[in-house]
Amino acid sequence: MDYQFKDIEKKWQKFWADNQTFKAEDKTTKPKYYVLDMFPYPSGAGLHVGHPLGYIASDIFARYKRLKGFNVLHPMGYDSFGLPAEQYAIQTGQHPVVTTEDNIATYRRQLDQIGFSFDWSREVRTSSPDYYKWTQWIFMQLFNSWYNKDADKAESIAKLVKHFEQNGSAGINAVCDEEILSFTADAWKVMSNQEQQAELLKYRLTYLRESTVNWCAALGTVLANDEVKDGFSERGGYPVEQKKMMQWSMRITAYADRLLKGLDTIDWPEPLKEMQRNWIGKSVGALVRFRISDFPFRNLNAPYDNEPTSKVIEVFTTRADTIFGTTFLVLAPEHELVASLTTPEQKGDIEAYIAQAKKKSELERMADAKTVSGAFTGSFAINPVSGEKVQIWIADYVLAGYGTGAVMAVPSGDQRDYLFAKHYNLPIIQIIDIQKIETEADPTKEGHYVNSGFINGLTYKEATAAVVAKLEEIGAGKAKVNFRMRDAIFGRQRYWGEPVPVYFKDDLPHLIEEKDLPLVLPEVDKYLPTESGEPPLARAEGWKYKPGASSVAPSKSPPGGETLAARADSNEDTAHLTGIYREAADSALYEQLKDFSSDNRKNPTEAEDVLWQLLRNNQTGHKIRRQHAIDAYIADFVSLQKGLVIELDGHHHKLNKEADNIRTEALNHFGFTVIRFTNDEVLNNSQKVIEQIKDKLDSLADRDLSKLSDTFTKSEVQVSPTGGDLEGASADAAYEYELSTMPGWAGSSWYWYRYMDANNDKEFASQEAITYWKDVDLYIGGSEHATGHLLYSRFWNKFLKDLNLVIEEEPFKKLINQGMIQGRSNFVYRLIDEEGRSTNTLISHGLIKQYKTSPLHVDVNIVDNEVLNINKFKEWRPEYADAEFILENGKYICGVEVEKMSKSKFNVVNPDDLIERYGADTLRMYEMFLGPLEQSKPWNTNGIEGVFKFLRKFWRLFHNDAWEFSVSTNEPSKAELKSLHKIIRKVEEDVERFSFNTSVSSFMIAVNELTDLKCNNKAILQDLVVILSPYAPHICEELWTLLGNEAGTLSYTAFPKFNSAYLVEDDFAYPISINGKTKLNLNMPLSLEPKDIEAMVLASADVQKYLDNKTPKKIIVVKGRIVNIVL
RNA sequence: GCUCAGAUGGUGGAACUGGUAGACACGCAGGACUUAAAAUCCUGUUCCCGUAAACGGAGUGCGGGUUCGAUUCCCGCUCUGAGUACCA
Repeated sequence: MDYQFKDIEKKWQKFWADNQTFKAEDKTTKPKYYVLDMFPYPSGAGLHVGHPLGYIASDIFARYKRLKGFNVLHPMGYDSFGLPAEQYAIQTGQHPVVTTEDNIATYRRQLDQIGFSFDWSREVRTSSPDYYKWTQWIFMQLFNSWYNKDADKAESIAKLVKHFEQNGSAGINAVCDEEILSFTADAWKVMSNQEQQAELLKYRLTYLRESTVNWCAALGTVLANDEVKDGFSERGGYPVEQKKMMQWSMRITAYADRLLKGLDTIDWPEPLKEMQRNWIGKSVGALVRFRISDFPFRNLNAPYDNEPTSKVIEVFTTRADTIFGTTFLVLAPEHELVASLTTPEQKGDIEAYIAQAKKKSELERMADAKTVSGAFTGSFAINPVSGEKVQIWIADYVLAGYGTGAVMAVPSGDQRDYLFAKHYNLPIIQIIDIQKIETEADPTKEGHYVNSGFINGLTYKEATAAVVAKLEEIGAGKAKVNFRMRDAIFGRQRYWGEPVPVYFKDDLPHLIEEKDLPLVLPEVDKYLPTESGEPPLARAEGWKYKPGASSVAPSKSPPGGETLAARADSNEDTAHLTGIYREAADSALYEQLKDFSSDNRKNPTEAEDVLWQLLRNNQTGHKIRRQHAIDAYIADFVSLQKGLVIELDGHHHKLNKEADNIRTEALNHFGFTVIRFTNDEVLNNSQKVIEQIKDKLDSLADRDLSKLSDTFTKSEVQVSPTGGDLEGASADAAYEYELSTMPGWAGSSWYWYRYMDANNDKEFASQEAITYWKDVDLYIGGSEHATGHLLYSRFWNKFLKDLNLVIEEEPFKKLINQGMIQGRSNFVYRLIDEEGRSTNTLISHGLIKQYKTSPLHVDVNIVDNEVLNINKFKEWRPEYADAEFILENGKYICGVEVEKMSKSKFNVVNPDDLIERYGADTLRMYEMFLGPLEQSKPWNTNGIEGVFKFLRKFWRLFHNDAWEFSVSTNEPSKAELKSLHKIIRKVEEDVERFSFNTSVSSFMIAVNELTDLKCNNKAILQDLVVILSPYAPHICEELWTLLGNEAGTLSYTAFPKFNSAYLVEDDFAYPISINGKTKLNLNMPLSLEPKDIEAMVLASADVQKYLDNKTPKKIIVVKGRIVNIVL
């Protein structure tokens, strides 16, 4: 029978699925090999011909490794949370679960028909609760960890607390927020729990804090830096603005150095490593402190540490050696000291400049990079080493977000400073003897210093060390390493993502209990933000956290996040609590608190109800209100006159307890005394509780409201003025969850571990599985993930390693970027008439110079080798039905251009169509044949016939002229063995270096040779089947069974062993070249030594012809390679 | 601007450590089979000169260099693609 690819491919795909042929073993003595493809997002558009490229390569490699005796893990799954399904949900109302399910089904069907050897028993989906349970779990580990710089690893937060308890903050070298407190052990112990928690949040590896984020209003969410391109969202191209919001962040900066160093240990493409290096952006330099010179009563000899921070400007520089060349300082317009530095005379200038800078969008600022602009503040600073007085300017070329937001300008060495100095007539001082600064800055590090005080005459290295030493000596600075990389924002105001396993109590985040994982994504009525701008999860009804099934929540607290816009507390004493205490006096919050209060009143707990019956109607002699809002808190019961808050607590786990303490501290701050009772105390002995309350009330003096800050009084009056007097029914109260969801990269930052043990419901993966599989040996995917997925994955991996949960420091040992497959568009050219109107006449590409035409995209599927199929073209679009053509040589030739593959350009080639016409084996081989895997190239279907012909020719080796299966069992001939072993060696070499295109060529050569030899030898052909099977598995499985082998054994048979003996030649046709130009070939035995070869060459009459009677000056003989005669 | 990658026939590409440049495939041209087309098979196909062949010359983006010999190594430049950008 002729080669019937359709039947064969269907048959074997079914066989593999039914028999789970590619299931990786868990317990085996075989060495492991882990081949992974980058996690796909199942998009609705399905695969185009570019997508499977990497999958085919990895599949060939996986199949090859199985033949080489490895236990291969080759899994596939879906990164199935993401924006497209959610956008579709917003537009159509269809639940993202449904959309995702449909898309995955399409994806799976397309993958299956290409014949991949995935182990589908390990399929994972990030959007499945079984999976994201562990994503949430890892988040919890991050929350409970801090980074110890001395140990250079993450450690448990409990260890940090212990240290604080024993030694205070001394001796802690952590990666943390800038502003941390310094305290003794005793000071720590007397801190309120709230203060302690606030402090700890500055250390946690995932933390909540107000950050400047990329806010995309059109998408209604924040975006990660790598999701923003030139001020627009990467997906959709919507404008992105900078906005301050309360956000979850990941302290990836803790790992900056390890992420950088690790790059040297892994086998990744250099450009990709380079991208990560740039992204991390390490620069080694120094922090230098300049005193502001107009500070009254200033003692310039006083230690820097005694200066108030408002009177010192810190700059970061990578060239501390150039400090004597500093002729002015420049601050970013947003710098916090700008206002206080501006003198009255300069106020107008500065304000105008700031206003103008603010107006400029990110884009304009970038486009405008060449214009020099700035403004003088009127103030001066003192150079700490030279004592020189220099002007302080602001300019938008200094970025607020990098370093300290201020620079020491050295115009002789820095081109931007140079231009600025020229423009504003500021001095330029030469500081190195060989510096040439007539027309531009000279950043040289060669030569010796001049005009530079104590470093005069030194070299770069000496000077840098001397300056840093001096700075440290006088306290004016220190060596410092700066990173460009920022902590990664970890929240999205979106529905279709992992819920963050956090609830809020008294405005502080708390982890839910581990036993409550997974925190399942709730149902919502719409996938849009609420009217008040909260994320979609705020729409989920009754979605509240109830810690512990038996315990009862004492009160409801308002949610955190951006609705409680943090404002700095103006009160000096409490400045360190900024960010924890929130002012509650604004009207938006007032409405919310009022709602919550009345909610709580209507749904009291049993204990609350009992106590209320004893407190109401002045039974204690005092008026008690219940569920009354104070600041951002809602007190269970309160006497406003006495300033007493009575709180009821359930049985809580530790975290609740801590939060309660923080709440107490906050209420104390606002002038309230707090007493607490547990629900049990109230229920078991309410009389005793009442007596204690009475005693407390009697002991307290009336509150003096005049002493309280205006803000508070106002808010107290404003919030819930009649609170507490209403009666209500009962129901259980609970806490608000975090309402943002995790970003797209959360689920993909650890997924390769899940594949190791995909169905484990006890752990994210068992230690046993992790110990065996360790890491990914080969990872194939696109370079678009360079600064996103691949950086975050390395970060989480290192974190998991620090916790001893995994073994390897780096997750992906070897990585290959497959090139992009570009589209190849075809064009027809429409004639434009005299009046400039389009006509219905089309000009062939070769003739367009003679006419005025306009190009139109035409569907590449109706063009064959640039020749337009005119009939199909007429049918393609009704408006072309009666088109006329001006042809060349009777053909209409189309124009060609390489563009992105997209529907709008009519250049999309669908793998389904090609499989229908040629089969999966042909598609697999053709995609490899196209060129080197890493190289980007336009898709062109033209060559696919050649590959199909090759497979048919291969099939024919096993069949006689009547297409009947027929092989002989004779001894193979020498020539046949030579062909076979050539291909064995070639494929081994090629696969090991991922050069799949060249091995496809070699297969063609081998089959051509064996066809010429009329080879139908079973031994030869059976080995050939094994060698080819990674590339074209279906046809090989079929032939394998026809040769009499058991079905399904091909995938695990042994790769044929190469024997060099079959390739040994007796003779070699030496190329004889004269002066390096090959002139002829001369057949000589390989056993000949160079001397004999030389003699034979000179004796040859053919060679003599070329010598022209001259005596060769020299003869070079390379045995087995070449002879070169120099005349 | 900076960083990285790349440039070989009409096209995709091959040449692994400096050793016969253009393998393999597409396309094209010619031929066989056929009433014809498709399919299949055979031959040729880097360019230039030469009517064909033998033969001769040039040739791996451009200009130099090292070498007996360079697509490969070195220096300078041009162009293309990707990433990144007032990063101090």
